[in-house]
Amino acid sequence: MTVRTRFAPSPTGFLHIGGARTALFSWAYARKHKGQFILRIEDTDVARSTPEAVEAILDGMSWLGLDWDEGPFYQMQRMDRYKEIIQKMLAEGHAYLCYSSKEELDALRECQMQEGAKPRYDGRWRPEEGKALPEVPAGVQPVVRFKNPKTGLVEWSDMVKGHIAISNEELDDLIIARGDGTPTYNFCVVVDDWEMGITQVIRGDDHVNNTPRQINMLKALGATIPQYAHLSMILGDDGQKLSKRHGAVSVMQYDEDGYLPEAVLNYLARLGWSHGDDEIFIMEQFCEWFDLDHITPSAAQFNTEKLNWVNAHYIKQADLNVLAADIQKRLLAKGIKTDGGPDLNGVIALYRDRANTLNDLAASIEYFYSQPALDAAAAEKHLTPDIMPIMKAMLDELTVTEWTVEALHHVIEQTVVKNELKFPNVAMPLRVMVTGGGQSPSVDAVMQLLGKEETLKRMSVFCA
RNA sequence: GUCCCCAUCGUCUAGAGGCCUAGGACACCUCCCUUUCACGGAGGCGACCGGGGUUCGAAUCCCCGUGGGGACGCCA
Repeated sequence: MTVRTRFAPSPTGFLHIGGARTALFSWAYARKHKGQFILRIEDTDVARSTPEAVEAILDGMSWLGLDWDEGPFYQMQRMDRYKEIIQKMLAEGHAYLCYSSKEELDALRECQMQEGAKPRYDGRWRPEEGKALPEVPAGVQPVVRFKNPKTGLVEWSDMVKGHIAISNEELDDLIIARGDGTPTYNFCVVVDDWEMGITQVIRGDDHVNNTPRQINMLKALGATIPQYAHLSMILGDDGQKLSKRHGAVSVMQYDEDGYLPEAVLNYLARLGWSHGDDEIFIMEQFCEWFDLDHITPSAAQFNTEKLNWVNAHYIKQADLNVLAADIQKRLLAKGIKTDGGPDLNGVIALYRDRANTLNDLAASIEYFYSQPALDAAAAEKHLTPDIMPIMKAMLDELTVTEWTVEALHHVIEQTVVKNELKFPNVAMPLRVMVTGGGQSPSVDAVMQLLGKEETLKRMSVFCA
């Protein structure tokens, strides 16, 4: 049987890191098994779903490069089908109408909580042999409830967590259609996973408790039960649960912060999944290696420092032209034009090894395209009165020097020798004059890229 | 409260009874490289939650405890 997996987000917000990993694993599983990956938008919560959120999720998916074979399907567009099946379940006695009001149910829940019992529907409208149902109240739109088996065990072998068994006595009769007739999540999922032929349901850990109910409904419908794989959650950098209020950010934020999608993907892949000691792998390799057997059942804490390391790795590997286009865009956003300035590819080639993020990289080369700010501490330390005459002499020399790294290096070296100094005694003041600070790659390489005119101009300011 | 799940270095993890004096990666520390800062290279620090079993032998299997998380919606 061909593998068919799905990613089924609800459009109530952006695609965050947890959702992205779920999508990645579902996608990879389908790719690995040469199956299909389906995107389904679960938008049955009309009050909270927005078209902007759908957009945001689609943007996130495409930034990561997670492509789908079918969809996106929208559950709101499948209403007629759900209602049809609800009618069928009603007719077959798998579901029934319930006229209990929300207030009534709230009171019931509260009462049960106080008694220390698990809050659940007590089945007051559940038709039973020889049982008298309450009188139907006037003007109440009934909900439809699924008639869950009262006894027995629901069990499945979770592909991540292993064997799980839950007693039907723990389950109540859940609502499958609201008072206004719209179906609810647990029901739509069941119908869709069934009719879309999903073979492996790979989803978040928070759905474990829904699984036995869904299996029961699947059984009532005579559907085949898919395999389930429940992924544990991702905790924030501080070990706390991620929520809209705390730490959960859109994957697009990582783009903005200067992370490469391949780095985010690689990092996410290693969060909860492993392949021996391997840390770095491109997606093609990941799809080949990926399997559900090596997923950890326990929660994982997000670690930005490791993401930085992975990102730095991909910055070192990236195609120079692609990198340059990205950096150009980032600098332009800060009002800095690179056109007509020093060779951007050359500058990036010299600086890429020292950056964790694209934003770091962009910031580190700003001074090639705009006037650097002077680091006062560095200036005080290196631009000492006794070195200034020497620097001035070197400036004169540089005016007639061929502008190659080798020639520049030679001039610095000669200055060092002539004055009986050490290399840093000359290189550091020079570095401060040219870059404004005390840290940069080899100063001769920097000068070469910066260009003769601009270099001499910057030195002159100090050697006047 | 009830049910479900989880538990190896600070973090991500390897580990399917002997290969484990527990391996790798990030971070941290030291040294080397060096034109400063990085990069890179070489070392180092650092963990099987506790208690009982099972077994010749347990990080690995079982039980209990403890700790963490999740779920208990006319949300998904």
